[in-house]
Amino acid sequence: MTPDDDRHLVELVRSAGLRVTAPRLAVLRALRQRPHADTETVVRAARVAIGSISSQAVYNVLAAFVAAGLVRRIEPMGSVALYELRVGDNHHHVVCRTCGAVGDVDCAVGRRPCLTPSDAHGFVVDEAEVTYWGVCPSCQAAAAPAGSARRPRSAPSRPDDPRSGRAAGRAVREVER
Amino acid sequence: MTPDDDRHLVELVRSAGLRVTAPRLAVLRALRQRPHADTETVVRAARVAIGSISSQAVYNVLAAFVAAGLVRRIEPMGSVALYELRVGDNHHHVVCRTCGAVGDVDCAVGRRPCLTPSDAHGFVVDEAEVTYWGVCPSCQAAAAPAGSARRPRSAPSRPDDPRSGRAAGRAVREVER
DNA sequence: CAATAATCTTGATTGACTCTATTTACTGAA
DNA sequence: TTCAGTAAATAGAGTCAATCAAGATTATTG
Repeated sequence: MTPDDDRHLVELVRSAGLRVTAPRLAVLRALRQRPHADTETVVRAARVAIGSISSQAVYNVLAAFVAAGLVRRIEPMGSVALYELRVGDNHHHVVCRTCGAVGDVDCAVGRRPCLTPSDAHGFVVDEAEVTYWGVCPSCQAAAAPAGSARRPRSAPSRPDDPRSGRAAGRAVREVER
Repeated sequence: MTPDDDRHLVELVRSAGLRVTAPRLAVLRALRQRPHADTETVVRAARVAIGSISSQAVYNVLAAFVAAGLVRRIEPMGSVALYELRVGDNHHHVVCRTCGAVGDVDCAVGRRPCLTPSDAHGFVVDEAEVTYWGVCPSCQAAAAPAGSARRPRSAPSRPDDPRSGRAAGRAVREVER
């Protein structure tokens, strides 16, 4: 949020051939604070930052950024779309089955197209998207023998397993890098 | 659709501890014909097969099958949920950026958890889900120098790239194994 | 500073999916 | 074979992320 950062963000937007507006800068700042934010989260953060912005504008801005390659959109199943600033390195994600927490994972094998399918049916493959599913540290703690640790808001076992349908509007937690 | 097949499907449903009903068998048959079908496709196929079924019933049946492990649900970004009968081998998928065609890809490295993230942030990972993105053979042909091949219904370039938002209700094409 | 497009706002609309209540019918036991 | 008991199907309203459309603003460029 320092002038320096702003200058950098302004430059980023401009270099993508897009006009620099308050809503756009606010969206970028929101994504910098929350590396895997859904639209609603960005809307709230942007409103705190610049007072007022329509959620439609946020949808527009995010779509424009994604089209320009400034922002990457991911969609872990059972979750609404999430947006992240880290682009260009084709990294992957770990998602917690219990609470939905998302973390970044570096590409395992070298650079983009880090994997080659055994038989691609003649497809020309240009990207391998990997999502690791598991349980995050704090949910592991919560599931451990009672009385040993603080627990996140959801119960043990897997009431929300995304494999069984759409997630119940759960908040996206972040995992520190 | 032969009696033999039916017997097998009946057994499949029953072995999952579920009651055997016409809608359920119809859903299984639909999925056998269309290995990566969305709900609407299943509904249509089932209606052809048994005359009448509510789409709600199809949602219920699919959810029950997924919960029972008889069916796997996938959600390539930009697509609605797709369902497939092939379960238990943690195979992956190739998706065409142009037309949305989906194909199966065998797990590249050994069996389930075929990949290990470099740094999982303390997550206990139990599954690695991989989606390959590219262009299918027929869309490649369509994009080739004019006059050389038949083309699918969508134009060249990438009007529907899922990375730019929700897909415009496009039909899911199948890719032969 | 004016011209012109891009961007933002407002408000309606879509469409996949969910929820609840009620009816139907599969299954095991009498 | 008949009869609960209960899983499953139907009907219909409701949810919510995301999209569309039209008019009002505003960032750029000369």
